[in-house]
Amino acid sequence: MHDDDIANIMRALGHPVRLSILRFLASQQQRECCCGDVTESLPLAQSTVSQHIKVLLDAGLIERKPHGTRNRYMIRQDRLAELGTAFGGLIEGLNLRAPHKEAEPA
Amino acid sequence: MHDDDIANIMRALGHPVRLSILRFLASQQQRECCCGDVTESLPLAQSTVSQHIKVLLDAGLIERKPHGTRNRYMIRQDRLAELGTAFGGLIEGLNLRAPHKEAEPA
DNA sequence: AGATTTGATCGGTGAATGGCGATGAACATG
DNA sequence: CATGTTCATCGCCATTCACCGATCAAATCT
Repeated sequence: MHDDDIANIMRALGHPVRLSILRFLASQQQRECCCGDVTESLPLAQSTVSQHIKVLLDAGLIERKPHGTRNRYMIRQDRLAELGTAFGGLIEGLNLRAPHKEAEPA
Repeated sequence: MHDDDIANIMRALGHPVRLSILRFLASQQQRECCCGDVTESLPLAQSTVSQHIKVLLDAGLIERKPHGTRNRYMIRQDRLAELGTAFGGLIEGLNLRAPHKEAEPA
């Protein structure tokens, strides 16, 4: 993953409402979970929620599955794992690069 | 760490320039590393870089240490570790709450 | 003291973001 | 076909962001 991608995803995660949406989806994942459900769980207008959902979609963090007149959303676990790896790599890379001592015991 | 804090840090990380700055600091950590150095490593004006640095400062990701007429910056490893933990928890929490083994109710 | 260097901050500008209500497409159902 | 649902999208507006040049305070060096 490139820095731009990481930054993109981070920005998508950089809003409390979007975190709430993800958490809500996670808690409901087994069931149907449409935009209306998410909207009900938040003090925001439907259009606003839809907009946030779009951001998460564009970041590839969730997935849309049309289902009749409503859309079912679910978290993309694969991407989440990918992100976890990338983020771990980022943190790792930000660690002290040149150990001024012996490396920590493995 | 609450969602607001996480979102805050995510937003700070949600810009490629800020990632670059962090990486640069990481690569230079043992040496002196002032705003000018960072600016030289980027195609941006000094004021812009200073702004980005401020964002990272406010997010608690870096630390400023005045040193003569210049300021030395360094990554806050403690906060980085903290963030790693919080992020891991976030990903964990976003995982399927119910095991997808087989005990999956309809 | 005067000159120089560093870098944070100010003011301004254009783009992006976050919020809303309204509209309209797509689908189900009477 | 008509009606009702769902929800993505479209203005619209206020706020924030990203960038810049200019300025100014503080520390350092003649």
